[in-house]
This record gives sequence, C-alpha cells and structure tokens, in this order.
Amino acid sequence: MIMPALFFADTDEEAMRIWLFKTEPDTFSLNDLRAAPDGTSGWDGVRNYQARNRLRDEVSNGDRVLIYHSSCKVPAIVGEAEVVSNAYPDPTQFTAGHAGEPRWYQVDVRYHRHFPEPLSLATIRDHAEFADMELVTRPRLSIQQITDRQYQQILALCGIDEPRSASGAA
DNA sequence: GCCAACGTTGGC
DNA sequence: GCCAACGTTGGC
Repeated sequence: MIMPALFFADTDEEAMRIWLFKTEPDTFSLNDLRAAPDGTSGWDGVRNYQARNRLRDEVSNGDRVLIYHSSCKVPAIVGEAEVVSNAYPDPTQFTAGHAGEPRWYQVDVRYHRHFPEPLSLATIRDHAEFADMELVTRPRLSIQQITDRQYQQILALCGIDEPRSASGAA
C-alpha cells in the first residue's frame, strides 16, 4: 500500500499551526477564558461543518490561537491562547437522554495573553497585506487559518516586540 | 436594529 | 441534486 506524501506531512510532522477563533465577547470573552479554572476552557458551540472539520482534523494540541471578538463595539483580535487538547465531542450537542453519534467537536484552549494593542477589523481591512486573510475573505467562518507571515505582522501591529518563534524551525 | 452575505434544509 | 425558502452571522 502506498501512502500519499500528504498523509505523512499531516500526521508525522505535527507542525504547529496558528488559528484565529472567533467569539462574541458578550457570550464568552478572552477575559472569561482568563478567569476560567487554569485559564482553560472547552471551545464549544461550533456548529458549522467546515469549522467542525478543521477542529476535528487539523487543530491539534500545542497550536496557537488568536482570539477575535465579533459582534461587539470594536470587532478585533484581542489576544492569544493555545490549544491544549485534541478534538473531542462537544457535550453541549447532546440533549438529556438523547446521546448518539457525535456530530460536533471542540478542543480545549488555555489563555495566554491580551495584546497591548487590539487589532481591529477596520485596521485589518486597511492593510493590503491582510487582503487574503480569511477574516476578510470568509468572515463567517469561525475557525480560521493564519499564516506564519500574517501572525508575525499581527503581533507587530498588536505591540508585541519579541514574538515567540512561530515554528519549530528557527 | 438593519440588512447583506452566507450556510442549511427540505420539497421536488 | 437542484434550488427556493429559511435561519444565522456579524458589520455597520
């Protein structure tokens, strides 16, 4: 049997990925995550198939997550967290006495930091280099991918002077 | 609160 | 499997 190279690339290397998770701060904010026990909470309530597929198949323990506040006064990237579990069934999908094959998944995330300067959606739209960010091109997707380059640019705009190395390779 | 864009559902 | 109707998202 021949395994496609991509199979190994995805499963062997486990390169750290960078994501952007959207949340409505009125419901669950970065402050709420910080205040959670251990600064850790399950990221539940994702009810979109593409977002679900990413959570289940691509998001993995150790990945980095930018937290974006939506549906609020100043929609913005406000800080950062990290993924501290692999995907598991979202328990909020099961109503009492109605368990079954899980359809929705979640991961656990742990608070890392607020950024000194939140990066507003308006500012992101003003920067041509962010034109291909999913926040711009697919604004409704709740689990978004961030490239390494975008990540470095975002950190700089958010007032982070000495970003952690974004990948294992220096 | 409005409304455009988008995702999902369900009849055929 | 098409597509109209409907529901949701989320910026403004």
